[in-house]
Amino acid sequence: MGNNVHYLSESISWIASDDLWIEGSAIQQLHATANLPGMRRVVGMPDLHPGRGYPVGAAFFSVGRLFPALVGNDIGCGMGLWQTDIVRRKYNADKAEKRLMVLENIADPPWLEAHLPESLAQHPWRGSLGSIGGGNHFAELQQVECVFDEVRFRAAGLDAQHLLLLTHSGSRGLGQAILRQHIATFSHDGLEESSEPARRYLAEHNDALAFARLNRQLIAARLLQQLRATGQRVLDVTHNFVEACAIGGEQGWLHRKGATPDGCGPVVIPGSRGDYSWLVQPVVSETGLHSLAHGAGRKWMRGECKGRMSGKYSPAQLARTGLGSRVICRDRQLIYEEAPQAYKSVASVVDSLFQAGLAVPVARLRPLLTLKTSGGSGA
DNA sequence: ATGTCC
Repeated sequence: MGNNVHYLSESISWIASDDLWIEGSAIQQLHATANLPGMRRVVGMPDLHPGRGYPVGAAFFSVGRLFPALVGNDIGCGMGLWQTDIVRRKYNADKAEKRLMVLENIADPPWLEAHLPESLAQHPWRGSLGSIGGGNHFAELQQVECVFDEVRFRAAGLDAQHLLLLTHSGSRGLGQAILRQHIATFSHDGLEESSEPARRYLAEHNDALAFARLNRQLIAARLLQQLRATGQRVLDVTHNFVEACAIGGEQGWLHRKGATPDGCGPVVIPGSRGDYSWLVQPVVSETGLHSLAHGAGRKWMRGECKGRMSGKYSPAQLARTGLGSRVICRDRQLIYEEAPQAYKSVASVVDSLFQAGLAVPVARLRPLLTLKTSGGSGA
């Protein structure tokens, strides 16, 4: 224990093995968040990277105040995993690619009407339910590459003979609207915990968590229907949210921004779209503020990706990965920003967690076909 | 990240 955990001070730490590179500016942002009023501890995950003012891939524990800006705009973003009935040996990549290629970006209104619960039928943001969105969001068919812990694997409801579907998305425009409105009134100062504005933010935040979870469910439903398949959800874990929590004997607020909770059973830590995803069992621990990494973490800033790669790779080349998987992404900018080269090796991230004693491996999942945005401007 | 800044 304590191995791979680096302390900048008593309140600032990050988790990384010796061979895992973490950008200095992300550590600086971690340092800045530690100075927020009431902040007790901040921990960077192995996928820590710079964000807009605050780092991504980190957990923050404060007492007396909570900070909506630390959760960010995509309130409720997370990972959902489905066990499908697609038989691994019968999977036809060409056929699956053809079917997902023609899937619209946004759900068909009549389809939505038939699939939405009554309570959301008139929701102002209902139109984005069932849509993946942009950035690092995706839906991906995977096959089980190897199982390290057969007991936990089966207990999770998983079976290696059928494909899995992983969805990564959030609350779309809803979360952004909630944060924008909050910042317009309260700036970045945070909220006194028992105040009326805090109560209101938490209510809106909780709605966004449910909205995002339903979004992942409807994304999976649309894809499975398009693939003539069915599936069972085996897990759904949020990595952008704030919750009441006791740390070090003190009651306070635990914010997670790109940090996966350790108390929700097994979780998926996805690599880039050309890398494996890992199913891991978290080890409950205050060392990492009850959190794990949520992905591989960016290596390159979005803005520099196209310049670094467009001379070497065409969009068509990036639609095929080193692991032999396929990527559907008709947004020419996004396909460079989300190329595997722009991300760290997921092995270095999960190894950092394993060596720190914060998680144990359950299974490694191989990507087959990733759907990102279908884009607006055509092929 | 985003019914996105025209």
